[in-house]
Amino acid sequence: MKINLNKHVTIRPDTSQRRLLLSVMQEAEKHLDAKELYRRASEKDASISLATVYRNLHVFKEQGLINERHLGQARCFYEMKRLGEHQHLVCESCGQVTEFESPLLNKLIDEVQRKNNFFVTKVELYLEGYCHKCKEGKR
Amino acid sequence: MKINLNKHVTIRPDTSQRRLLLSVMQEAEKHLDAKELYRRASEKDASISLATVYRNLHVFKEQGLINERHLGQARCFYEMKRLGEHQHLVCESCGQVTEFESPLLNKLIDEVQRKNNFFVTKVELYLEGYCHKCKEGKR
DNA sequence: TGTTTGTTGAGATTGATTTTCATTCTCGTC
DNA sequence: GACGAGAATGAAAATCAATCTCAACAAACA
Repeated sequence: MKINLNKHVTIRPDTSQRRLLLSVMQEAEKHLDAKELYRRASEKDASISLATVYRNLHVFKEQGLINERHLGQARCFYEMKRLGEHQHLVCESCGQVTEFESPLLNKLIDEVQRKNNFFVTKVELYLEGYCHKCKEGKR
Repeated sequence: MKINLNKHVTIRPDTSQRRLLLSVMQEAEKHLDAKELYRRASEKDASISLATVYRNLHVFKEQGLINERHLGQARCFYEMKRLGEHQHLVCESCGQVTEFESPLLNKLIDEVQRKNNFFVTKVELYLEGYCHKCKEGKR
């Protein structure tokens, strides 16, 4: 038995915990941290262990199913890989996270790859500042 | 007594630990993490404490003397602020860290600020992949 | 000099993540 | 359907970076 994801990816061995974790990740409207993933998975299978969550996050990451992001905090956030790559904009004040994308980023990466003779496999652009609401409060 | 840095910045209160930590940071050829800073500072003052290192990293950061970076790891790295802002390119295979800068990044940030009505105060672009040496070994 | 305020070292604490270990499960082969 | 090797699991302990507590001490300033 295999689990199919996007008609392309299979996870092996297939275990009920993996299936559960992936389905929680897929239902999630945004990135989760390990603890939140654990909390949501526990609702459906109370016996799942936090260690299993961490172990499988590594597995999924290695398989390229999910992205790991560092959003300012020490802890990591995870999200299913989607078609359009996106980056994050985090408000220092209210913590709101906005996603954005820009074709300029690809141009930039092309340039960097050429200039440095480097092959880029992972991109993380993290912008922090003040969202339009919090901008008003300030200065 | 004040400590002068770049003829502009002063740290107050001025303590021997702060002076030591800043001088280690300035002598460092590249970013350090808290532990490495602690190790180097300990060589000159064996009694300095790790808590002091962390406390002062926060102080220096608040004063705008240093930058805090997340280089793929959970832990943070710190470096003195320099004139040209730069970003990092990290080789997955050998761990080598290369700095780069690109005017495209500023263009991108302008665009993001405009489109999202956001005020950006901190930029961190992190690229991971394979350097020219390790690229050969692979595929 | 005396007082107030901020800083320090040492060690305990936190919170996230990883590892260990005994047990259980998956899955290709019989 | 049973078998067995190797992989995955839960629970608890261990690790690791970072933070906090607190008594002792140093800096700033009157």
